Amino acid sequence: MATIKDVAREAGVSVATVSRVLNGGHRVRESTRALVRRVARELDYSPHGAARSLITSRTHTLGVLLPDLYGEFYSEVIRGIDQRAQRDGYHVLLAGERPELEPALRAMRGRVDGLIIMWPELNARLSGGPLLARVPVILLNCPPTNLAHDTIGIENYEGAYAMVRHLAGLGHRRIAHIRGAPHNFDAAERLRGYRAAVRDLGLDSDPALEVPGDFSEAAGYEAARVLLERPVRPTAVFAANDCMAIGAISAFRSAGLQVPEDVAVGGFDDIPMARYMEPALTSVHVDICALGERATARLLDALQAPPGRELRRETLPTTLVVRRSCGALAR
Amino acid sequence: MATIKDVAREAGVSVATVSRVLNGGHRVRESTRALVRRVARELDYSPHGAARSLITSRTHTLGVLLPDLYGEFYSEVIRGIDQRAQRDGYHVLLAGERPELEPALRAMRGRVDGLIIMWPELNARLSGGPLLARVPVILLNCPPTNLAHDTIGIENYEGAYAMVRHLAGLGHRRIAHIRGAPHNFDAAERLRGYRAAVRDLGLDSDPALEVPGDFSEAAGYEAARVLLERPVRPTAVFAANDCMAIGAISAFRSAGLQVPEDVAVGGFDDIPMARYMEPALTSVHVDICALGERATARLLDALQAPPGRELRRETLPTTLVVRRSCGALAR
DNA sequence: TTGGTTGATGTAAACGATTACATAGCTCAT
DNA sequence: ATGAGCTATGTAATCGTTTACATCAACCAA
Repeated sequence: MATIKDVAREAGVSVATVSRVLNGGHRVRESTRALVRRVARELDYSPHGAARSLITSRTHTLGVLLPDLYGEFYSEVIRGIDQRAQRDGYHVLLAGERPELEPALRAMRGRVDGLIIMWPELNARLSGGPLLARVPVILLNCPPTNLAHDTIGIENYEGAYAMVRHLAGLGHRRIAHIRGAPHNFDAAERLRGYRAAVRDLGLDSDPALEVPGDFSEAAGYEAARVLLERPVRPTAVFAANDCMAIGAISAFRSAGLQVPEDVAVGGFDDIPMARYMEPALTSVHVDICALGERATARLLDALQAPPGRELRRETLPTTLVVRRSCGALAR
Repeated sequence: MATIKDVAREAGVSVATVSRVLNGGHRVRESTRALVRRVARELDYSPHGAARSLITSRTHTLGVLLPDLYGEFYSEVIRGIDQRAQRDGYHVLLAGERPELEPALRAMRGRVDGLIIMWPELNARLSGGPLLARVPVILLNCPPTNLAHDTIGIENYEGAYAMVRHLAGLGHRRIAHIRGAPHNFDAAERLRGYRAAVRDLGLDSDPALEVPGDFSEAAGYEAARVLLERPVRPTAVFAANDCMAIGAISAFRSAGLQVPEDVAVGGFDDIPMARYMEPALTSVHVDICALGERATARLLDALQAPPGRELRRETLPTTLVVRRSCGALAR
């Protein structure tokens, strides 16, 4: 592997000149510049990343820490991140499904210029200690608590509210909610939106209508079974995400109920599968790829900016996507 | 950020001793070792990755180059790779959707110890030039041509053959095939399997039964329309992947045909969505996550091994998953 | 001529680790 | 007592860059 020294020797100049040509390019004679360029190409030289980032203390790499790599949600986030990072010539160092936050961060230390972290359980208690203080960090879908970091998320509250309002508009007064994972920020916000809509619209308000879940398909199935055993059944169900909605639908179906005729169902996230199901799933659409892009843009921004800038909170809009599962559309 | 020097000064020893304690740990007095460990923890020291890899010429990072980051296939591959890499303490540097191979490789040079490349168009002509010669490389789902690299893929031929045999077993004699993208190795292999089965089983062999496609849903839709206009319609369709099968089903449906009653449909890949569709899609299952894991295991292996080892070709088995869309199962 | 200015290039000191080698103290057989 | 052999530790070179500073030639105004 050719180094800068090889290029310098071959071109008969000093390493400083080579470096100047290949970088800024200030103050070099045109003929020298051409010579160095040619030699560099001939030797197929490319600078050693580690050496460069040692001296410049810039890695040109963004760390991405996700709770999980499974499912379409994460793949879309990553796609958005990669797209945006590429545009600015940054690399993406990916880590998913780490048992703990701290060791994962520690392992990335010194290898990245900034971090995008999605860690739903993130709260003040396990904020990553002093590790996070040293590089710019963007938090994705994390509670905007007192953490000293930029935050970006989606309009969970508004989306949930819109879904419940839509179901109410179809005549439903008894709408159940299958909750997301406990201690999860998105789940809490969606629940808040559900409750607010129930209150504002004067719908049946009954603690028995809120059943716990954890975002998994199995949990959706189980929750639906619980709802079926209630003395008075809900006429509509709003699941905190699409996976649980899918589980719930299959539970209803095996209990002999028709969706949407006997019970209407709505989900959240609008994963690609939602439109291919039978019945197609009414959901709250989130542009996940854009979420990743936006987070990356913000991080790149923070890398330029002076360190003492103010915190920014941002939420991306959500839109209701009406399909057959809620009963609004004819077959 | 504390460096090794800070730790050395604080502990009253030399940097060499600190390094020895934190790495091999050979030849250090127990009391010294404890002291250094304590100081390092107090200062929240962690070694600087760039500095380390400069001297050791090891980055402990694996580069992953994918043609695209869209869809469940890639997210599963990545998951498998990350899982395996994590086990050995390796990082994953991800790049997707690069316009060209060479610049992408060049950008990664010196940042990774090895590469996992999935580049379906890869052939001798654009083999990445001398760039690939310098680090161990594992090729994923690439044609095992004369390239001097390890290869890992899936049993496309066998899977396609099994699908056609299954459809033939259900009584179909006129089975169409919607082809994958041109110049794509997987597509070519699946086509080969289809043709072999048609020949071996003595089914209707007609060039008009093979329609082009490109793995996209839209292409599947279009291909189905083409098939519908043929004077003699096929009774079954085998699409080269699930996306196209989905597109084809929706084309059949809007033409008033029932699947599987009027036409049977089979796909390839068994993406998660396949089982949730209506009708659920018969497909050829591929353990994509395992593919990623296996590729990573092989790469890590190659990093240890002496450089002059022989090339290895490997294909992971595929299994037929029978669901409703082929007509074998009752409603 | 002289000295200042300018532009092109070279010299060498970082950056933060690893590691071959040197050194110094200690034990122990002779 | 002496030196060989060991262990624990320190010294310093090294990895491949960037960059502040030094140098040096050329030019020009006084």
